[in-house]
Amino acid sequence: MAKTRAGARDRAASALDTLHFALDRNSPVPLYYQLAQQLEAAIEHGALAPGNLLGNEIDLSTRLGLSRPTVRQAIQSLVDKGLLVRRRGVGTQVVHSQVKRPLELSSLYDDLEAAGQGPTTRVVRNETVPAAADVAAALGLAQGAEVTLLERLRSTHGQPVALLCNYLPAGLLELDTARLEATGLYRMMRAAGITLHSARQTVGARSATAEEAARLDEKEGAALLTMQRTAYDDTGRAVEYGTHIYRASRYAFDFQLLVRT
Amino acid sequence: MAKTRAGARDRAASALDTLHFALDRNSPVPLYYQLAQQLEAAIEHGALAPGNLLGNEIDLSTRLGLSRPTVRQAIQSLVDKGLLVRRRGVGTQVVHSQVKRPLELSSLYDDLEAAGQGPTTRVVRNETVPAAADVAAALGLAQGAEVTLLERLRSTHGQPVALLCNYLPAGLLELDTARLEATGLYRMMRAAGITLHSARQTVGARSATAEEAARLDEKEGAALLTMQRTAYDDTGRAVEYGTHIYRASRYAFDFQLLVRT
DNA sequence: AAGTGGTCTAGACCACCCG
DNA sequence: GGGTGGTCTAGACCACTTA
Repeated sequence: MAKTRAGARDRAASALDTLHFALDRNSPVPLYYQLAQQLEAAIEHGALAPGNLLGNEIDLSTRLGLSRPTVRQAIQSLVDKGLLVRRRGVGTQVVHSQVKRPLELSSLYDDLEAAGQGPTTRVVRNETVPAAADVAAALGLAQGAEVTLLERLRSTHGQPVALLCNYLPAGLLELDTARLEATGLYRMMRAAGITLHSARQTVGARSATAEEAARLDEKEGAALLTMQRTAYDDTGRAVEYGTHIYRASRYAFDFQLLVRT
Repeated sequence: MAKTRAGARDRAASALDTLHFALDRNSPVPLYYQLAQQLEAAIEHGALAPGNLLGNEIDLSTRLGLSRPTVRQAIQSLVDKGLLVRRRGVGTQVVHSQVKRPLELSSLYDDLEAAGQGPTTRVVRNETVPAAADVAAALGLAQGAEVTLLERLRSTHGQPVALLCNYLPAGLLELDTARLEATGLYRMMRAAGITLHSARQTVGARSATAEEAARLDEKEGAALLTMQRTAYDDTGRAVEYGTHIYRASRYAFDFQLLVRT
């Protein structure tokens, strides 16, 4: 009974039929990326509801004037983000709610996005010191080599949340204290041309020592979250090592993970 | 000065030249996947050392008798895994050590791989109960709906490490206690045809209550790691909610993350 | 049997990096 | 300017799901 425009095959209606996408072939932005962004936006604001089928890739590609591989590339990027699910013989569906907005790995995300309105960061120490054994091992340097020591106190709403202690190979980066407090460490590294590639983190817990308690406004023996991280750039060079402590009463790591199949 | 076989262009030697790959076109395993596996193995055992260039994709594809997109698909999968880095105008390199063996997100990994030699798991409770408010909210059920409550004590070397408390929608799965102890929860879910898609985790810390301390062989007030997780299948349905506590003195979450560019 | 995604091919042109 | 990866096309056949 469905009325379809001439030449269109009779098929189940797809929510995509009513959407139109604006693809600019003169843009430097790749076509697959333009499509992916617009699909993501449509999912984001509900034009494509959870469970909706996207309609088959062939139709979609002819309607958009793209080749199928290009459309597939766009869809695949959203599958990788966890927004879509493909089933052979069935179709491609918008994933059922919940998952959206895959909060990035916190802590790193936190650092990357620092300098938002909420949290403020005060640089307590910013100096060059010889590397202790653990620092040297983590950064792949000789013991005693010069490293930049960075100690920062992060607060929200005027209350301390975390004490961040970072080590970087000396000379890797110009670490201006004022810019650090305004911009965040990772953004400065990115601006300096360092492309982060991977990081390794260990999250644990222990009781606060008297000194830690005093600095974080906690009681001695209070539970603290601890995190150690070594970050590498895309050449495999260790560019940062950090040992951080968080007030467990005011902070938790919250993250989403996708199960690779 | 380099002697090359007839017809080969004169170019920088690639470590790949001396390797040969066995591709079986009759195998049900996709060609790109066969190639990816063999490349990964070569990196793994050092035939391709960190920093080595892979040589350009065109040569590689002709040498292997594959099309360039197929070779690209293989390489891309290893880039996604963090084993290779591509640079336009330069080439594709093996990432400099360190990173290898991207330990999966622990905890989930831990559960997935449970039933290894080390850890043993004892099921303490396995029964059907009405869902409390927080459990109902996490699983997307009505309050009071029937859920399966699973309580397990995990130990290594005869020492308790964690107390795991899981809730699943009733009837989702046959949860035989003996199999649970031998196989692990996630493996049983997979065997039952449930394909995990994503999970959301929160990791925090707090001090042990007297009861928790007694069950985990800790002192009251000792620091504990806490983890809550909700897992979803690929239809977006919540299939598991868990609140877990770990002895901080014997356990830490250790994971690696790749920075998406 | 029909429809879907999964894989694969053989080309093409462009943007970027380097010497 | 020469080499690299990045993008894109227009087909093809296969495997799986559903009815």
